[in-house]
Amino acid sequence: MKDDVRWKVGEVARIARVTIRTLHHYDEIGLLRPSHRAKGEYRLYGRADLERLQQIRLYRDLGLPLEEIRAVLDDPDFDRVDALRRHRARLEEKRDETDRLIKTLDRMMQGDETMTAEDLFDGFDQEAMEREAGERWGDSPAWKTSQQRKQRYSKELTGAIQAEHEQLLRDFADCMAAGHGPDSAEARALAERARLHIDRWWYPLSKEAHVQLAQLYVCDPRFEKTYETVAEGLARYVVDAVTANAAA
Amino acid sequence: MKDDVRWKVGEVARIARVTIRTLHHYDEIGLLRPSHRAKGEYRLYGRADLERLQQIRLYRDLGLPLEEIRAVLDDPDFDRVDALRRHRARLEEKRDETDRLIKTLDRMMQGDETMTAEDLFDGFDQEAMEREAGERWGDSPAWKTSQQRKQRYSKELTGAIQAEHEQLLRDFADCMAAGHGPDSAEARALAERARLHIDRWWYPLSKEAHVQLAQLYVCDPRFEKTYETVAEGLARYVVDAVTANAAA
DNA sequence: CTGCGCCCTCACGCGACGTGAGGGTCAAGC
DNA sequence: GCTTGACCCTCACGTCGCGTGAGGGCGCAG
Repeated sequence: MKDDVRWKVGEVARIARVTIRTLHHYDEIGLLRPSHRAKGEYRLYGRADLERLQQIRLYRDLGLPLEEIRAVLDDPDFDRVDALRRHRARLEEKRDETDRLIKTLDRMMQGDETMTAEDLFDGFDQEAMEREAGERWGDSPAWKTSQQRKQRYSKELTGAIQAEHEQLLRDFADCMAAGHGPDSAEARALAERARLHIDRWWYPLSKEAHVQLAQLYVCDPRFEKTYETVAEGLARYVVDAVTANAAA
Repeated sequence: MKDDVRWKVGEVARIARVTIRTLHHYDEIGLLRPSHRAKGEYRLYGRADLERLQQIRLYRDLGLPLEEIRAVLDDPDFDRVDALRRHRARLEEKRDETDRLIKTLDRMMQGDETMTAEDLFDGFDQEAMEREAGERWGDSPAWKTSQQRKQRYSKELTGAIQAEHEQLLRDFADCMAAGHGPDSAEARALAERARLHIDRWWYPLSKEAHVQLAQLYVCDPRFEKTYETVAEGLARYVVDAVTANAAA
């Protein structure tokens, strides 16, 4: 396909299964600017525009706000192939969640009386993607607890807690580098250490909640960046270890 | 589990993975009213409330607006098991879509240069669920065309078109009752007849667009009702026939 | 009684578009 | 050139579904 093919807004809307208004909006906010304009100010999109739109849709489907999507895509460090790889991983998780949800519905249809309240919602994901633990959980008991505890800690203790957390990350990286799988006893022990760390210093954290928290690491690219700076693939590794620990 | 267990709003939020604010909102709009109130006006939810919330989440995840969800759930004809069955079918479709999207990403990551613009978005679903063909497509060329054509038809002709459409539905039902699978030549021929019917009398309709239109039948319970009135399972059957026809 | 976790109502505000008004552009046909 | 139909533009009000914070009450343990 030739690189100089251009599509008008209606064609793009149809191809990408979005509305024309959406494309107008994305242009307005600078998220997706058409690379060309025809006479009469018609928007004309090129191949690269479509590929950017694909990335936008992927992130948006994950629940990221548009402004954040823009920040991510405009980041000089943005690696398109890496992003696709991470999206792929997340899609596989969503597929697994769908499987679980199907099983939940099957049990409902069979009139399974043993289902607990939690069973009713097995397979449903957390409502909106948690963007920043602090920012997003601002009104949650967990955050309030952690803030209140934090206020009681001296600077020295806070520093020690931070150091302990960083040590945990390095231990995870070492464990990964040593070739232990995320579901190995070693990795799971580290995941449990991580959970207890949070539980002790910040707020009560069940294994289940730990899984949900850990999933931040692959949902929000900037959040994940913290982990990937320590070691490549660490975020994914930690999530898997935490998940394995919760399943044990 | 005992039927008299009650949950406070925070517990429900955690179990169902929604926010407390969401539950407040649903109470306000009459979508999900807690069955009890404690002293101090604390909301207390029972088991039936949780099951209704499950249904709400299922429909909401499909993209139905809340007001419509309420209309559906409050409909005297609402059949919970039937709804679960339809949800299950839709979830399987979503899983298949996810598979296709994963394949799309795989091709991207391999640097497949033969991908067309349409290939880039294979597996992405239509943005928002089409609610009513007329209502939802109000600003689309297809609807405008159909409205303009309609204005040119006499009452008699409109009646004849309507009769032709109803005959089509009956033919579909007969075909299904005769045991022909939705991908049989018979069913596919009917799907093509349906497409041409719309194409001739209302607006141009490609096979692909026909698939998307047909998916309305399983997404919107009230829309689907029209088909199910003719024969049980007809909506699903027609969607499958249309899909098979488009794939041929 | 105090402190902490959780709950209430009230209400402003936001993100992501939906919708319609009013008008222009493009291409085919007469 | 004119007409028609499909498609495009900008502008802007409005909607939906909550997010967020203010200000205050409730339940329980110490």
